[in-house]
Amino acid sequence: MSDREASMDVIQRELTSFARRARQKAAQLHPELSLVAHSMLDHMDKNGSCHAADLAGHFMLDKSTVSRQITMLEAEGMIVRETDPDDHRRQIVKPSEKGLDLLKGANRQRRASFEERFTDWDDTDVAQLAAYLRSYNAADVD
Amino acid sequence: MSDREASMDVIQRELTSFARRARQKAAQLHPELSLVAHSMLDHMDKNGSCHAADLAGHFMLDKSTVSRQITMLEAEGMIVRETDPDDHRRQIVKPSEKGLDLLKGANRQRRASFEERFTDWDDTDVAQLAAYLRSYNAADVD
DNA sequence: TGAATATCGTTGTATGCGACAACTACTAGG
DNA sequence: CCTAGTAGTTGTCGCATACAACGATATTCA
Repeated sequence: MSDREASMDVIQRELTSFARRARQKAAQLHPELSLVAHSMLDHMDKNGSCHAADLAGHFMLDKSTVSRQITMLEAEGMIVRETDPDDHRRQIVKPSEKGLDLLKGANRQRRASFEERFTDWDDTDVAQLAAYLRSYNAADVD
Repeated sequence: MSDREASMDVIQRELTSFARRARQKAAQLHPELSLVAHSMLDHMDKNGSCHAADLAGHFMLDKSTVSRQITMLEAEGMIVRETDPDDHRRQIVKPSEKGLDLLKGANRQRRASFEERFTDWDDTDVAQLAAYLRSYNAADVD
């Protein structure tokens, strides 16, 4: 196996390892906002209001999954839903005040937890890793 | 938010994105060997024979989860289990011939799929990303 | 040595995420 | 209008996981 292949093995293994732990951590960090729910709320926040279909497309999830997630988010008062006046089939979803607050708090905790494991890294390395990951996922055409 | 914080945000988001897709991909790539099962088989292979508790520790999974996973793996003939002669509470698990064959095949496919998304990367970058991830997960003490 | 304690693995039960398919409500194009 | 197509909901299923209770075995120490 070439060095390059060995590196790719490591990447796969380590990414998988992360994947296995991410949900767990999110649950510990902010039990009231699951990893999925958090991602969706985050996306709504970053992209302004959007439709359920947008979320499904962006996260590559079935619309039924998204539907249930946003139903829960709404039940907990994290988001606001309204029918799109331009197309009554669609709805516009966006974070509520409460949702935004929770998101902010969760992001703060998340960042703190990240800060912990990046203490030994200098800014260049952090930026470089971010760039790599972005590039890696961008190649994720499916 | 500082650049460093922004980078950590990206890292979190991209890693999460990877997490969300990994299982799906593994299922597409080799339907007969789920992501979890594959990781476990891989670990057994890389570390020689081991106990269920080792797997639980390494993957940060509950022992019940591991127990069910290896029960399935055994039912499908991928692994062999025997009671540890030194401690009758434990069992020693290791890949069977069939398991090793499947693992090899799965690894080949996996590598091919990886190769695809790393085509534009030079060897240095691949190695650097691998190093970053290893370092990241190593800090993952929990 | 024998009782208390700890460890390894299994099993019962519950939860959460996700998929697929069937359905309703609405829209758009002949 | 009627026929397609699209957005979202709901029913049902499977999988991975956690936690708790348990049986069997090991270990420790009074």
